[in-house]
Amino acid sequence: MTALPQYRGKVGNEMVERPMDRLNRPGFAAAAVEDLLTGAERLRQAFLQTPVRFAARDTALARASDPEPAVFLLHSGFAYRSCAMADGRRAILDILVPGDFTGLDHIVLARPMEEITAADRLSYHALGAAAVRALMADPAIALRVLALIAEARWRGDRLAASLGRLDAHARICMMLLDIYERLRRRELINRPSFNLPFTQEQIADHLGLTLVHVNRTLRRLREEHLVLVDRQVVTIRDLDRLRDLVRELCPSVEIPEPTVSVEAAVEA
Amino acid sequence: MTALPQYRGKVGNEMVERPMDRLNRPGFAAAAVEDLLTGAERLRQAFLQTPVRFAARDTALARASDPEPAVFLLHSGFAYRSCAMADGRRAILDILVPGDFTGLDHIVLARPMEEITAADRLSYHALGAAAVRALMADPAIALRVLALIAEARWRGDRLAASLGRLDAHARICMMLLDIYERLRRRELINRPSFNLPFTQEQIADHLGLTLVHVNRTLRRLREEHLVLVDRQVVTIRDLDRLRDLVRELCPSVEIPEPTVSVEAAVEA
DNA sequence: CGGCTTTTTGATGTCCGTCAATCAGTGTGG
DNA sequence: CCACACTGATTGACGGACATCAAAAAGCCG
Repeated sequence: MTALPQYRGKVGNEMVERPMDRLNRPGFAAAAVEDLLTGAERLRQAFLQTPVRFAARDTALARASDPEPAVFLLHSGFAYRSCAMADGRRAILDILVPGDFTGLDHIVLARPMEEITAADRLSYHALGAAAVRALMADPAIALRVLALIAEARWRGDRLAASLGRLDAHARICMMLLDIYERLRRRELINRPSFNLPFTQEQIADHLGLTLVHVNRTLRRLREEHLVLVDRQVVTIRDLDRLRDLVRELCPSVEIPEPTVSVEAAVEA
Repeated sequence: MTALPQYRGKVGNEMVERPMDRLNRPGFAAAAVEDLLTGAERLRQAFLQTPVRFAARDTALARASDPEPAVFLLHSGFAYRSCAMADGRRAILDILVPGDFTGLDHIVLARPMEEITAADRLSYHALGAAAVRALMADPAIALRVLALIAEARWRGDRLAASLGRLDAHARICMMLLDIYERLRRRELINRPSFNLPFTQEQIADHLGLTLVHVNRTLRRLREEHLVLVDRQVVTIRDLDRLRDLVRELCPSVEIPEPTVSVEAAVEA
């Protein structure tokens, strides 16, 4: 019964300084960073002013048929974005952790093709697509929204590359390390162990495998003393080796998504 | 020697009216549509004022190491977005056709992980990320940029679902129909045949297969009288059957991306 | 305890990758 | 004009990673 990680957006103002050096990369204008930070804060505030909503496990926040979809900010619990294939199979396109925004596409795309579902008991904030669109009149917020979507897209690209070019072992390693890093960056965990409220079938749907093969691969990871996945608790046994292994696969891991610095600054 | 499809952005103003009814879906405010349309036009104009650039086959428009990346609007020819895996393998994440914008992530993400490469002789417009960021001060343009990224992400999601849950035959069908529909919507072709300047190895890298298996599957498609891919010319023999086949796989095909209406209006 | 979901493990098959060779098209230079 | 090299397409033989089918075990909950 590990407590669910809960997200608390701390509103510091030291955040304006710190990321500057970290984001001091060629081609990234200081003005843009400042905009991103103020935009992040304003967007967050807008969501925090909405009432907290709750969803039980396996209930949908947004359906493919929803007339007026919303944008969500997860507060606690995990969710996932999925789309159903015609033959009843399912593809889980994105895993969402506390602190994530999702549904931003709805600002411009009507009738999303995907569903957003709670993986366990979830608390979140919701704001209608129209409201967020109105907020975007603020250029800082517009830039922040753009950064959030771009980051989500970056994750999607990584997933596609992973599905296309890696085997089951590598895919699972990437996924687990990825989630670990995201939780850690948001300071939702500080040990290499966390609760992952997904069944092996859901993991399979995410990684393009079958639950049987996921199970076998998890056993192998356990035998290698790399990662232990028991029930829905993930324990990374050898973080360094896991990092090396994943780094060898996808070069992009060495370069974390740039907006992360903003994330960390705003959320830490 | 099929002539390369060339993209001519016609600048009509009848476009403000027509899509309104088409986009008259629940939850899509008329104001947003109007913004999207004016934003689309302004963004296009900004790019059209830059000189046309050219790139030879297999040259990179943007590299993963680029200090100040740019945003591109393709004018003629195909390109692709790819990322290299550590073992030398490659994943082609997106196929770009004339009229596509790409590199919009660079507005907020420094150091993209991906490369953009010309698949054949290419002509295009380029605008620095900072310049586009400045353009985004215009809310209409900001909304349009958001729509473009959201659409690209939608394509990425489809690819991921396809890689994870479909076999080689289905993946190739989806890809070919997809490209066909995109070219047709932009009125770059009017017959079910087009030039596709990709080697079978590149197709394999896009669909997570090997060139050998792509070859075999293409032969099967030919034998089924579904699609004929000879050299780099694609000829769809039975469009209806192909559509049915793809529709059976991914339900989202029935709902084309909403911004397409805007595309069609602006570009047709 | 009985019904449920989830995990685990075995046996068997298949889609697809790997290795390898041939063939066709294209360009290059002697 | 014809070797020659080179890239891309094609095909066969073989093996492996993963799917499918099936069943049992283990948690979980009323």
